Amino acid sequence: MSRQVDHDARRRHIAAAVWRLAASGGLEDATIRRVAAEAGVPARQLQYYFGTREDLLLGALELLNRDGAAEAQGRVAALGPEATPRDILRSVLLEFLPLDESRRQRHLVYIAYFVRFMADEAIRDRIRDTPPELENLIALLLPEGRKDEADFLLAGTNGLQGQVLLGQLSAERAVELIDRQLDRLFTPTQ
Amino acid sequence: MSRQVDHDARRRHIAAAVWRLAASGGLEDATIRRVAAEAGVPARQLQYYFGTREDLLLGALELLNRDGAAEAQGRVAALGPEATPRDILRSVLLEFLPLDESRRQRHLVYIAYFVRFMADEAIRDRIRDTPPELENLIALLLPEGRKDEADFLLAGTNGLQGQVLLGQLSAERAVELIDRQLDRLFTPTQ
DNA sequence: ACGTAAGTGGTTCGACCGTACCAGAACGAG
DNA sequence: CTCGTTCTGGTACGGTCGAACCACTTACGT
Repeated sequence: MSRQVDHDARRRHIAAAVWRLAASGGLEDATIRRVAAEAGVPARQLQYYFGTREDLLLGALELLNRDGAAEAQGRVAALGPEATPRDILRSVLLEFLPLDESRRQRHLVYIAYFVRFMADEAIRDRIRDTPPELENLIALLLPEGRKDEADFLLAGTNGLQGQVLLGQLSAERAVELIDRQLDRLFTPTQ
Repeated sequence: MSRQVDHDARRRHIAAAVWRLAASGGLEDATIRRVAAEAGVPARQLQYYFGTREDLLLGALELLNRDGAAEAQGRVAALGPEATPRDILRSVLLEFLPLDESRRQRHLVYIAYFVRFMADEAIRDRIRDTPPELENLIALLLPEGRKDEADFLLAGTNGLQGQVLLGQLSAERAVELIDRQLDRLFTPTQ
């Protein structure tokens, strides 16, 4: 019934253009015409594959989430079966730092969406989706499951993300700070 | 030479309209016409007092920074002369949490500017200005001046800010988490 | 073979954008 | 008083926006 075009690939190609524009100039730069030019396709195609501009922005965010989750799971899985809880936890936390261009761009795009859709319930839920389960996972990985430390550890990582993006902090220093916290938390209490 | 109009008050009145719009819908909602309507003044007045839209956004950010610094200093000063280092540190950290509508709006506006002006050197420096000295202040207030803990404490507070804004975390819980960290850091090490 | 649905490209429309422009009103200086 | 500066309000212009529209091609089901 369908032509031989790969719809998912097409949508992803367009979404990637949205990401680039949103990361460099905010959501307001992601107009239909500009996205089309960035992707190198006629503007009409965005209408066909996404509908309105609102749908386009939502769809691009959806794909970004999916990509991010897959990338993160891949990196954690790459640790191998004999990884310690500390190794896994470290890997999970580092996922929030802009350690490569992919993660850097993803975090910038999230920030671009942040304010715009704070009022929009649908999007707020979509952004909020992950963390609650994430905090529990972190607490599980910590010795003695200290919930307070787990929550603050996640918050600290998120804060480091912002500082690295702003150039206030080097990525190396952020990783070092996380490692120092892990040192402390995985050291048997007195 | 000048009329009896208070230019600063006028600029502040307009800037406040920019903040409200930027906080609720992002920078793209802060168009000249919309800001004028929100402030209840003719659009022409924004041109007169700020110039171009770019100047308007920059000016509004400038005023926001000034207000924020004054508010923060006031709250710290209100602690009185017999405040302990821990009291002062707690007050400084809490300044970053959206504990009232004023701080909540200010943080939202910062986020709205974040991506848009990441590429713009002038603005990036203006946002980046405060923290370096702030980290040193925090380290000074900590017993034994532990730089790593000071940096992570600030990062954690920034992270909590984002989570509270997103509704992932209650303000009370955020304050509690900070207090737990302060408990730990102000407890003599074994 | 042919019809039908999927997909494409280009254009058009009304709305809003930022900013320049133009009188004229209000007030202090001479 | 009156001249000139400061300040105000309204409007006009060129441009871009999102979205609707229409003519067209393509390839599959039958």
